[in-house]
Amino acid sequence: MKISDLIEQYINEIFEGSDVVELNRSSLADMFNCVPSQINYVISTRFIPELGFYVESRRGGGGYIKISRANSTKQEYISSIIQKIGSKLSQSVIDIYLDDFIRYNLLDKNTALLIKVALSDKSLNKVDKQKRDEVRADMLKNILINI
Amino acid sequence: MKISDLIEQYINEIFEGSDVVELNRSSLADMFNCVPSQINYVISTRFIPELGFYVESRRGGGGYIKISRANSTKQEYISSIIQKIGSKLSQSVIDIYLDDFIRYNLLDKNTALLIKVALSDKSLNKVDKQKRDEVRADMLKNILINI
DNA sequence: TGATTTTGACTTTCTTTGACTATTAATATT
DNA sequence: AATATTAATAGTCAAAGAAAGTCAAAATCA
Repeated sequence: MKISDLIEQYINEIFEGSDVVELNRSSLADMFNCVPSQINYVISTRFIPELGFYVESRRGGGGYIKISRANSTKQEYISSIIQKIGSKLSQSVIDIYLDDFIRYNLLDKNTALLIKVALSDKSLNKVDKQKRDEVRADMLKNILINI
Repeated sequence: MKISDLIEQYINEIFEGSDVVELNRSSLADMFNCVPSQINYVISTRFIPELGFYVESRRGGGGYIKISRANSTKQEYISSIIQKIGSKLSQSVIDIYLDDFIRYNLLDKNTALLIKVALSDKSLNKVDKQKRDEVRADMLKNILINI
């Protein structure tokens, strides 16, 4: 098995326990007896946004590479909601969804409030009234996909 | 965790109680087993004016470093941005703003991403193209007001 | 042969350290 | 009382150290 696959496998094993993995690039490279840049290669080819991964890093002393992934149960829940959302969403229905999201820990309160504000009539003032609910539906779906 | 982070954390803990922190540089350095100038490093990289901190100091016997946080500054920063935002905002200009917000710790990356998605052309698909930039401006202002 | 993987030299960013400088307060001297 | 000296602080700046990023050449695989 090639080394990139082994590294990928190793990272995925750490993911078993949580949705965040923090790596030290050079130790990992040592561990697999490869050059550090191979870690970048693995990350950039396997832990990509399209697969629900998000990567942050920092250089310098105490540097790190942090990979987060969209939790899979969350992922399922999100897709089910996206299915349910039709082509229109009123402000009040959105509020109900948002409360649910908070209850299920999909969002924290601040984020929920932010979405509420973003999708409010006030924000959508310039949009024709008849179209607002459609825009809201599109926006919420898009947001959910990217959470 | 690296030493600068520990020092930052310690100072932030003192801030829990009040809006002013008075430090003795060398004792702090002793406490964290580092050279005194590291305290300056921490202050100059983390307790910066952009984030609403104001630093005073005095040398000589009984010298000190005093950090105050201006609660209003973040708010002032937000208001100044709201002023600056005109009636239209393109997707690309929004990206610049969001980067600034992340840099100034006004938003974390996920929240910024969420806003980006919410205000994207994809979300605003049903809105007339000519109107999208206006809607974006309204939305961002509303979001900022409610942060 | 074309795509993927491996390697490594070079770059960039952030942190730590320490030598040297500047300022202030306290104390001693005139 | 005014002035000089000493001690106690803090500030500055650049070098060294500790990561991670980039990019393209070389190697390997299908």
